This record gives sequence, structure tokens and C-alpha cells, in this order.
Amino acid sequence: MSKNEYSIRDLADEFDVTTRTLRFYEEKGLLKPVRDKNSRTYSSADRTRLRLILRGKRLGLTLDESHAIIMMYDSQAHNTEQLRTLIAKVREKRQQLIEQQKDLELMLIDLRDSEERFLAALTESEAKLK
Amino acid sequence: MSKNEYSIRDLADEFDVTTRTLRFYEEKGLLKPVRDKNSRTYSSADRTRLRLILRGKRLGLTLDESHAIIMMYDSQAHNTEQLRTLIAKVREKRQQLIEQQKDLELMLIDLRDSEERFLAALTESEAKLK
DNA sequence: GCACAAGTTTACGTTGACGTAAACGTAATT
DNA sequence: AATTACGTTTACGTCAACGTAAACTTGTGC
Repeated sequence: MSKNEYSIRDLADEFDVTTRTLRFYEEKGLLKPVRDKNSRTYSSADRTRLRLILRGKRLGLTLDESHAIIMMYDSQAHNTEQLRTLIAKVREKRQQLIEQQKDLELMLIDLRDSEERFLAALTESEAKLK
Repeated sequence: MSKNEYSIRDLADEFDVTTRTLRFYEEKGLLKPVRDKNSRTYSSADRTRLRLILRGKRLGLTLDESHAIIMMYDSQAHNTEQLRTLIAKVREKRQQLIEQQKDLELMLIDLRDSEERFLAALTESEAKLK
């Protein structure tokens, strides 16, 4: 069974963030470590949330956006109405990411093209050196 | 032949940004419109750069990062040494984007999974209503 | 028992990416 | 000639996401 309690340093080291960042995320309501008056103890749920937050950041999401996604995951929707709006939100977010995926594809194509051009220019340039 | 001169309002409207934003990008060296003392005239090259910048933003790139990419594209590398370092930069950026692509895939999987769960909960919930 | 390493809170500072307001020029319309 | 619409510069304001410094508490080794 994998460990399910972490100190602030454990997480800071594992995810290469500062302790300040972890406290900041807590202040923002993104993490909820248990407080023993002089230290924080993070659960594996906190660890998972942190992983999601940082992944979100790498994709350019704001903390608020990641927060919204996490709350969707953690949601305990009971009635059908709540479930419907929740599903709608999930679909909207997915659609946004799919759009982003297209942008990413385009930028990768551009980069592939330019790499090719520079490679061609390079062989050309080397040829001149006989 | 498509138009190749644009006013600040043309571009602002087309890309749904404010004129302030366009002036800010100019100040940062990202756009270089011709100045006729009382107005800016943007070329189609400026328009292309703006498109790249905004695409970069949607992917979470900073203006500096987009700037770097644009300079790579516009680069007039002559000797083999310049070409080599340029190719290296392009490859590095590509690799970063490929990593981002993986993150995006993971987040999409998570969202698909949660959508499925909520859909299951919804049919469950509806069943109870007989 | 005392240094010291690692934790804590409080609070001001910083950077990026613009927003916003003031104060003004220019060109077209009325 | 005056209003209106759009442009300009200068400069301070703002918000997110932390950085950083100060001042303090709490186990831990020697």
C-alpha cells in the first residue's frame, strides 16, 4: 500500500514546488491538509489534486480553472438536475481542450515545417563548403 | 490577392483583442507596424505574427515564448553554425509541445472517465424515479 | 540546555499582461 | 465651426501567482 500521508516537504520535493506554493494553494482552497497546529499533513487526495493543478498549469489553465475541474471530480451530485449541469460542464471543458489540441497540432506542424526548411538550408550550406 | 494592409481596428476586430493589446505587443517588439505619425499600418506579416501570438496564448505560452518562436521562423540564419543552433531550438520547442500533448491527452481521459461516471449516476438516479 | 533545522504566520514585493483614464491630434460629418 | 469618431502618448492601476523577508514556534542531536 502506498503511503498516504505527506509532509509539506515531501510534496514540495516530489513535485518540485516551494512550500510557499503549497501554502498558497491551501489559502486558495485547492489543498486541504490536516492541521496539527504546527504542521500540515497532506493526504493522498491532496497529492492527487496537486498533480492535477500542476498538469493544468502546464496546459495554461489558471488555478481557478483547475479548481473548477477538481470540484467537478470531487462533486457529490445527488439529484438528476445537479448531475445534468455537471455533465454539461464536463463536456464544455472537454470541448475547450479539444480546441486546444487542434491549436497544438497546428503549432507542431509549423515547427516541423520550419525544422525541415532549416535542415534543407543546412545541407545546402554544407554543400557550398565542398 | 488578399489584403495586406490593416489598420489597428481591422486587426483588433478580426482577432477580438483591444487596440491597447496591439500597442502593447508592438512595445514588446512582437509587432512592427509602419508608423505614419498618426496611425499604424500593419502588414500581413504582422497579422500572421498576431495569429501565432494568440495561438501561443491559448496554449499557455508567454509572450516571450511566442516571441522566441516567431524569431525562429523569421530567422535569416546564414552560416551552418547558426542553422545548427536554430534547429536545436526548434526541436526543443517541439519536444516541449509533445510533452504538453501528453498532458492534454491525460486530462481528456480523466474528463471522459468522469463524464461516463456521471452519466451512469444519472441513469441510476433516473431509474429510482421509476 | 542550546544550537539549529524545519515548520509557522504576516505582510509587503514582483512580474506579466494588459485595463483604464487623462489629455491631446486628425479627419470626416453635420 | 463644432461635434463625433478614431487615433495617439503617458502613466498609473490591477490581478494572478507566487517570491521574499521578518519574526516566531517546535521537535531533534549533541
